[in-house]
Amino acid sequence: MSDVFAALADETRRALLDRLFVKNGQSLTDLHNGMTMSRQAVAKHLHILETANLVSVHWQGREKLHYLNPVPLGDIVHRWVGKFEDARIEALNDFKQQIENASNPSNASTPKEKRRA
Amino acid sequence: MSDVFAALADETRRALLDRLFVKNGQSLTDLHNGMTMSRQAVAKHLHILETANLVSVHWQGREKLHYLNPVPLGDIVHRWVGKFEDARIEALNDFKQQIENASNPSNASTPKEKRRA
DNA sequence: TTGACATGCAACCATATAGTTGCATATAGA
DNA sequence: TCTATATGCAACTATATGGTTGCATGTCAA
Repeated sequence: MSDVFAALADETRRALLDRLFVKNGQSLTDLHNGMTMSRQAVAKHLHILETANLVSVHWQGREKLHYLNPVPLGDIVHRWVGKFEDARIEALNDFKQQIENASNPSNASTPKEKRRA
Repeated sequence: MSDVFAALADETRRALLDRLFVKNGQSLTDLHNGMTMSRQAVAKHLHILETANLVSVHWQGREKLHYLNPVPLGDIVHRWVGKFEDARIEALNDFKQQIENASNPSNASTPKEKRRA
């Protein structure tokens, strides 16, 4: 379900989605074209995207065409992020308040040593 | 920048964000409380969330309080996903069309052998 | 000042992940 | 039918990642 985030965590996979965004319905060879890594590596990434339901495939003869699956990208991500999003403005206020409340006597924001990094 | 997705990829980290959503401004000890893993493990996860700018911290004496940082969660994720989102309905139509176009003569959706998995 | 509490740093371990290479299989076309 | 093309499967490797433990440091409160 929510390995959507794991699928999106990789730069190569995001790049693949980008390429499909530009031109939908590409084969593995198409998508591999121009990439530095091996065809197999690309295939693995595509499998991960497929498993995460971000990409749908359709065989056409010996070619496996890849399509952006627009549903889960919006649904899952938005559903999860939206929850936080809802409280966004509110949180911004709370945030400011709490920081200010927390800063009582002296300097409460920087510890003595070692804890600055 | 976009290691936000990597940060969100881990279940434990999403759980930590959930806990901060319920009660903002918790210390490491607070957040570790009830978890099965070690305090250090939790601390590492919090560092990752901090680095990804999903959580802001504020020292108060010997306690390091953690706050949901509402900005990047909305911004980065939405910005990236939104791009695909914009073309969502359109893509749904394209998707259907392309699938149908692709299905020309016989059955173009299932290869002979071995390629079903 | 002294002990308890809250956190950080560092070394270490096991497994997951991203990548490679080699070979097998299926389709298209001459 | 034979060859080139498109993909899949499997074994293997290196590094990233999530987790542990031990110890050091800083702060609070008696």
